[in-house]
Amino acid sequence: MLDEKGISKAVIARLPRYYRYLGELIDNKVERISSNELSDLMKVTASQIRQDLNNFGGFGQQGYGYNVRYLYSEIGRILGLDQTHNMIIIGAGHLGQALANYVKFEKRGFRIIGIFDIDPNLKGHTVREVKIQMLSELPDFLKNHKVDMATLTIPKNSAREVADMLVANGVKAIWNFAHIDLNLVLPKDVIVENVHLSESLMCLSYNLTHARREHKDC
Amino acid sequence: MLDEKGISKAVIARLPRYYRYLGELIDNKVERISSNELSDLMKVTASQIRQDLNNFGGFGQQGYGYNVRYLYSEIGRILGLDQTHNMIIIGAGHLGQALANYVKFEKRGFRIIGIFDIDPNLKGHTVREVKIQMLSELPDFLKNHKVDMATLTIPKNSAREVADMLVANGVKAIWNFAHIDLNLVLPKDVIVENVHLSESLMCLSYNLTHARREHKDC
DNA sequence: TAGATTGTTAATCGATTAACAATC
DNA sequence: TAGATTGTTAATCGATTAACAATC
Repeated sequence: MLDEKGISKAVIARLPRYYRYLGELIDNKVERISSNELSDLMKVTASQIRQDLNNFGGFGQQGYGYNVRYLYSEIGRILGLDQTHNMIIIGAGHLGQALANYVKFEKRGFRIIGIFDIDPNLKGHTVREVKIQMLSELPDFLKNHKVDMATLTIPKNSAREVADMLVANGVKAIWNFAHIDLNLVLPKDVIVENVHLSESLMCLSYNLTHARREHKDC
Repeated sequence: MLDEKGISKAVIARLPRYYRYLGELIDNKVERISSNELSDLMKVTASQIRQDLNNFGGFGQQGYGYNVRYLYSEIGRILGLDQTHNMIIIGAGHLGQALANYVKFEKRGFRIIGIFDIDPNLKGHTVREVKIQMLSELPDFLKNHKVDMATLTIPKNSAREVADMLVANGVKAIWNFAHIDLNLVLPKDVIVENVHLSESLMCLSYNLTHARREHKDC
């Protein structure tokens, strides 16, 4: 097993897509696939597939291709999906509840162990058997539970303060839906994945406004 | 005004972020800014900022920098935010409602004119003054309204069928939250922006699992 | 005018694609 | 063994950064 360092983020960003297609191939009872066949399916070059995978070691076999189940599980392992991640959600609005209700996360090892909000009206309500707690209870909660990642579905203006508090209490990974680049304001060793939905919508708007012959997504 | 063709998607993807920072500068009453100051703020090189902007023409002035309000409005125009886009949402679950409730979209010209679902229990319910309609009413609706974009917050297995129906009725842009690459199955002239939240979460998981000295987001 | 900063060209860097020897 | 297909090196392409002349 190679040491997986210095791998470009472009490669990492493609792994989940490989993983998804391989999962579908398993559902379709496909046992093996060549880089060329996968290339046809996913509309990327076979060269890129082989290069990407070889960043992590040789998962294929000359003359045969790749065993679908094996490659699927290896990519899952690389992505850390073989481990259980305890997750909390801060912000129990529609977006927070949408994420909490997404059954598949649980299957991938993302276990929601707490949901927090500031709205007293939500107190005691339950989302997928997890009770909504008040944000004020969060510091205590963090001291008594192992929390691997926190999802922030709260407004921009409170995001930084909450993030600082999370970090002060040892949280090392944040899935951030607030419109602020938390990675720029938090310590470097805290991992931040920003999801800026409005920026995605603006890309769509750009492409619609400048509609060309052949459209490339952005 | 230059013709805005052949601009790389990397550049386009950065525009919304410039737009966001410029909006904050306006809020902070900043009137002008140099590429160097903006570079400090956003943690990108000044060179990249100038290169990016010059794809669309010269918005700055030598010896002065950029006028914040002017640059903001120009980027807004480039992104198509000066126009009103009529949007419908298919899927009135938590995610659909989260998007429908996001006030800022309205401010940016994205007007939600319809919300659709298959769940009869939701019939007649209202989200931000828009009545939830049954999916079966959608074809008629499309014939009678100008719909610029459709947001798909429905499960993967029905996404393709619904997308085909939308396209058959003239919809040219889809904001897709279902776990399927609709761009690969729809006609090339239909613009698709895929948002795959689970893939974003997997990137976070990867970075957490392989936490290194200095983390680059993916 | 002098100083500042853009617009733009040139240099560098990194990512993608092509090619093919290795090997199952 | 022969055919197929990977793993990997080399070539190409595109994106980022550096440099500086133009100019406000």
